[in-house]
Amino acid sequence: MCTIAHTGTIMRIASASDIAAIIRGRRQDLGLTQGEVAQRAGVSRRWLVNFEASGSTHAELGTILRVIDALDLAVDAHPQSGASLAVASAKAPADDPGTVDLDALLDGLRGG
Amino acid sequence: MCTIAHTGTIMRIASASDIAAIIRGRRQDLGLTQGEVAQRAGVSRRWLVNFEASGSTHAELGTILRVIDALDLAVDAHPQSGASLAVASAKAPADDPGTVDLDALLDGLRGG
DNA sequence: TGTTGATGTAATCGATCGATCACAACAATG
DNA sequence: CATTGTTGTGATCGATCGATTACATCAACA
Repeated sequence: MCTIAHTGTIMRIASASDIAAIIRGRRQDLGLTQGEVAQRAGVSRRWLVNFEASGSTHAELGTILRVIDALDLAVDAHPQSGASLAVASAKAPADDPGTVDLDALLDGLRGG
Repeated sequence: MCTIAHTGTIMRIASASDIAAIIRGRRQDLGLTQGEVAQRAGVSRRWLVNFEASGSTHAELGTILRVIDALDLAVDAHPQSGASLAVASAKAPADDPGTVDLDALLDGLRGG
């Protein structure tokens, strides 16, 4: 299968700012204006301007989902540590040292 | 390659309900209680109970992100339709033949 | 210079969030 | 039956959301 690999650009979402950057980058790649995307997504241009700029963590899920959809983006979730994800290998895991401990912690809680 | 397929647990996020299901499933896979996860994520158990049950689209991004993180989940975004709307023609206006009819494409996708 | 287009900004307003505390339902266990 | 643990619920409260409308800035262009 590996259909996912064909898309090419895969971006890790770890914070609101990440989503903001992804949205803005994607919009620009598509050559769309903020007004265009806002209308497509059914959100106010004001919101898009704000979110692209600051990526507020208080933004509502539904609003973001609509924009994601309007930009023809797909979002996937998967276990972070236990798996060696080749797709995300573009970025070195060294960026997230803390996640390793968390995994061990969770595992310990589970098995005892 | 398709190393990603080995995880077996890649879930597409297309709606708030999807996230709710992912969170609940992941939590149970980890053998954690709602209280455990809530405390880890720094959210109220009340919120987790509600969100797992209904997956409200009004949930705030930051809250969800904290839970996602507490559950050791990774989230990735990538272009959905495989359209090669490419960075190559990004600079060119809509007049450029190199650009895909994203407008029509998106409209079709959204409008149904 | 004047026009067009994209982007960023302000003030306000109804609606909803998420936190908190206590309790009820339910299962499992002794 | 009594206890323990997990989950779901109610009511309330401060804080924030997102929409709206109009204007300012900046760049491109004839």
